[in-house]
Amino acid sequence: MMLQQTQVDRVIPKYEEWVRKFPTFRALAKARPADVNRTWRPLGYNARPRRLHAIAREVVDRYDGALPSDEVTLRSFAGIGAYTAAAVQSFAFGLRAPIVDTNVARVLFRVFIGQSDRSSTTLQKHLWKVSAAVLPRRHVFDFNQALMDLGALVCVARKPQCSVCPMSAICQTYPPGPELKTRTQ
DNA sequence: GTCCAGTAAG
DNA sequence: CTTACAGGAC
Repeated sequence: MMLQQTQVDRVIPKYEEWVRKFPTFRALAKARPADVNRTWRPLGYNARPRRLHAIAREVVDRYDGALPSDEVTLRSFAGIGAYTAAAVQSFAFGLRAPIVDTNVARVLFRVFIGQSDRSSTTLQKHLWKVSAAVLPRRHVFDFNQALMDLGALVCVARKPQCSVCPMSAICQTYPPGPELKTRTQ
């Protein structure tokens, strides 16, 4: 939840501090709201600590302190949407769940689509299908992580590094136009 | 001003 | 469908 719309580099130190202070759902459930909100600062989007606190309490009250892994239950928590539910399934539980975050959406769009409006609801739905279609049977954790890393490190928003990208040969956006001033052609 | 491991509400 | 939400980096 810290990673929702927040850069990884900014999350890591706060995440370390957070899990040191609230190592379990029970510990977080017991904490005072003021303490929870203060510990979150200055990550922003302050509905997130409030919702995470509520999730911890519900996990303790209704699920014996263990987060369920099924999508329906995960999505039933306020603050867990399509991406976070899939990320928890894939990264926390090792389940075969496709993911679409800002990185994956950009990579799949550029590689397989290339044109049309990137923000339309129809396209977003389609990208989830593409993500599911390219997902291998095994090594799902590594595959999803690699897809995100490709978007975060190579196929970045502003200056994609196409010269080192393994997808350039089949990429629908390659070669990139001048609007994507590539760093290395 | 845009973008960032989104989500809920209008 | 669009917008609010935090805050920091480029």
